[in-house]
Amino acid sequence: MPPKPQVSPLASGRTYRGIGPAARDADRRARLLAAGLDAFGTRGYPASSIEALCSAAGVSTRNFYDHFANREALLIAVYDEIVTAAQAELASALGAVVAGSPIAVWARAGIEAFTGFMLEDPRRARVNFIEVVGASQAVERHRRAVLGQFAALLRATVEALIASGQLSARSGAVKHVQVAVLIGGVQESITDWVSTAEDERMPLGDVVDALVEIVVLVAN
Amino acid sequence: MPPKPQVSPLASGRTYRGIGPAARDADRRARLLAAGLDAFGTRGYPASSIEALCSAAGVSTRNFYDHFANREALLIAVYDEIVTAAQAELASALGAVVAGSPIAVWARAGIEAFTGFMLEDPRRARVNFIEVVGASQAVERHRRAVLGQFAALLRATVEALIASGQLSARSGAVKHVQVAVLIGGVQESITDWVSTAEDERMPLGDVVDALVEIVVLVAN
DNA sequence: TCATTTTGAAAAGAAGGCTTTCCACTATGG
DNA sequence: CCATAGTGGAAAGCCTTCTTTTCAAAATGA
Repeated sequence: MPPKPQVSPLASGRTYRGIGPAARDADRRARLLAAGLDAFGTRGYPASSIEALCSAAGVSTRNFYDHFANREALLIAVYDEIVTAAQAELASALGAVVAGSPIAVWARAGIEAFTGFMLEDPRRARVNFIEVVGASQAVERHRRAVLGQFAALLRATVEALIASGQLSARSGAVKHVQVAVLIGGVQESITDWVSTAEDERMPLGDVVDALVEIVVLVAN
Repeated sequence: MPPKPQVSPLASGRTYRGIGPAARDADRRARLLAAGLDAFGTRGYPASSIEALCSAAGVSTRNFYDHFANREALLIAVYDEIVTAAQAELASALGAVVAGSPIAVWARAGIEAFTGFMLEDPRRARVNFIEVVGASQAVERHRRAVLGQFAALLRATVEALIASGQLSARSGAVKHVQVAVLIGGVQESITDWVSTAEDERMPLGDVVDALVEIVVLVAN
């Protein structure tokens, strides 16, 4: 049997619209990611069909499958993009804190950076805290793995703060649960905030202040 | 035009298999709820078709629509059943605490009752904390409403404890966030626990102890 | 025994999503 | 200007699911 009668895409790297084939492909991928963030973050994952995603991205359905195996893979990619950026923001904010600062400074830096990033574009919060949860078995497994990694990172920070005397030493179990409560507490606070009608929300600054106060109480 | 040519079900209350029509109907509903808890709590909501639910329940698809408008309605009913029972367990446990007890006693009673109920049957935890999240716009709205009610109930308890001097008074924003952190923290701790392989889990008692310790720290 | 109610199962039609294939059009290099 | 690579859009085939309807068999009351 003859090989594929059609030409395989990107076979010969020809420039189109002034950009090379790799850049064109990256462009389409980026547009799909943007459309995914928008659709998942506003209409929700179950209500976002591949067709709608593609037409929003200005990409043909054929090209969709060049980048993602299915809708689930796009959701995971969007999620990973948000998580990676959030962790970078967080690391940058924590890196700017001078060593030996009291716990309140660390807590405020981290919480402000994280909540700020998530709510700067509320679609991020919705995808991260709502749409990705239980979307499918594979997505849920991925989410738990990411969360476990994130928790390990926070535990390392907690260890460092204990070592520098800014945080009271606790048993392993308490440290583990402390981090889970921090993650879950921030998550629920943000979800509550975005799910509340705008005219009934308390100022975001008050939420951050309260979270910091709670962290400080637990730290002592 | 003539009325329905078919006989409407339950038109004449005739006994079948020894039980009356109302009991038969209640039976089917209960079996559907049980099958829903099982399917949603093990395979997950997106992977549970109505057909699979009905055959697991030993109920025909025709009867499914006598009780629920669609799959979403069954999920909400299963969720409500869990939430109602959990709140009853919680109220009962808190009601058994003698007035004026220190905060640690209140916290332990509530947290033990709630986590115990959810993990006594892990399918409850999965439905409550994973499957119901973002399942659809209507389900998510319902979930947030239920959570808002639950938070209000907890805030009332907090107020009572402040009034009796067991809990330090805080600003309104802090109280609000305290409750959100309690809800989110317990939720994430339970979700973490059920998502962890059995041989890697810490003893549940340690998690409860740590949660109580954290609540006490925040209370002072 | 017999007419009737109730049942589970299955069929059938409608709808929608997934994935591949096709196609007319545009941009490109020569 | 032309052959061709590459494009977005349309559509077709396939599948699954939802929801309604039908039907034969079982159970009931008289």
